[in-house]
Amino acid sequence: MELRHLRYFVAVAEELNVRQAATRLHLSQPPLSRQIHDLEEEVGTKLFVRSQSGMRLTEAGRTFLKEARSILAQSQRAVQLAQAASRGGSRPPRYRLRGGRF
Amino acid sequence: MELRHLRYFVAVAEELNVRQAATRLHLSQPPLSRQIHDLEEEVGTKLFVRSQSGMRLTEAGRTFLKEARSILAQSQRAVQLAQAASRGGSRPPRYRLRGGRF
DNA sequence: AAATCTTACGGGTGACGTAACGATC
DNA sequence: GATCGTTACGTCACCCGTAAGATTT
Repeated sequence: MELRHLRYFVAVAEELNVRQAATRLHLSQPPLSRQIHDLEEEVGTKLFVRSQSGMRLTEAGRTFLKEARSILAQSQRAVQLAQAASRGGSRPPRYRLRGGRF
Repeated sequence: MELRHLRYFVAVAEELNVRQAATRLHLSQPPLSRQIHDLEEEVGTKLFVRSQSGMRLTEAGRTFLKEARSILAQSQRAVQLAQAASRGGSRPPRYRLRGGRF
């Protein structure tokens, strides 16, 4: 499982329509459909109920959606925090160092 | 950025030695070294200080390590929760439905 | 037939392994 | 020279796009 699977999954879960999700991801339907299928295999359960006029989330899908969003958000945060750490020197900013010259 | 990068990064951060990390990941050194480099590019900062006798984490690296571990743990949890949701029917277990026949 | 998701099939990017290199002790 | 990490280069997997299929309204 890779973050790509989570990004794709969230898009489909939000659109409830593979074609629209694919468009939003600048992707074509078949690869997206495939990746969702692969994800379901790896997770070990169906995340969607396929039906005409789109897809519906299963209970497992709803649970997984919350987690996936959280993971993606944390991934972005991880990058930002690392950048901040590299710039700010370190640790949550303290407004002035005791005895600091500036 | 993909989970692969985080898995690789955590391994190197724990071993502080690319060769050992590569062995642990059943991988050879060069691709691992490359992926770490790619990750640093994507994050936008050096995560390690290269030196003889291994590598040392930068401040950004230490920050990123915490996040990476958390993300990987949450990924595993996401799968487990989805599986549980699919088995358990749904939702945090309620011991009996009010008025339910069972 | 129009819309949906899926399966089939080829092509290209990129992750990997082997080999060669550079640097430090 | 032994042991690090890195660069170079060829191979193979796999992700993607196009085309064709199955199903439902």
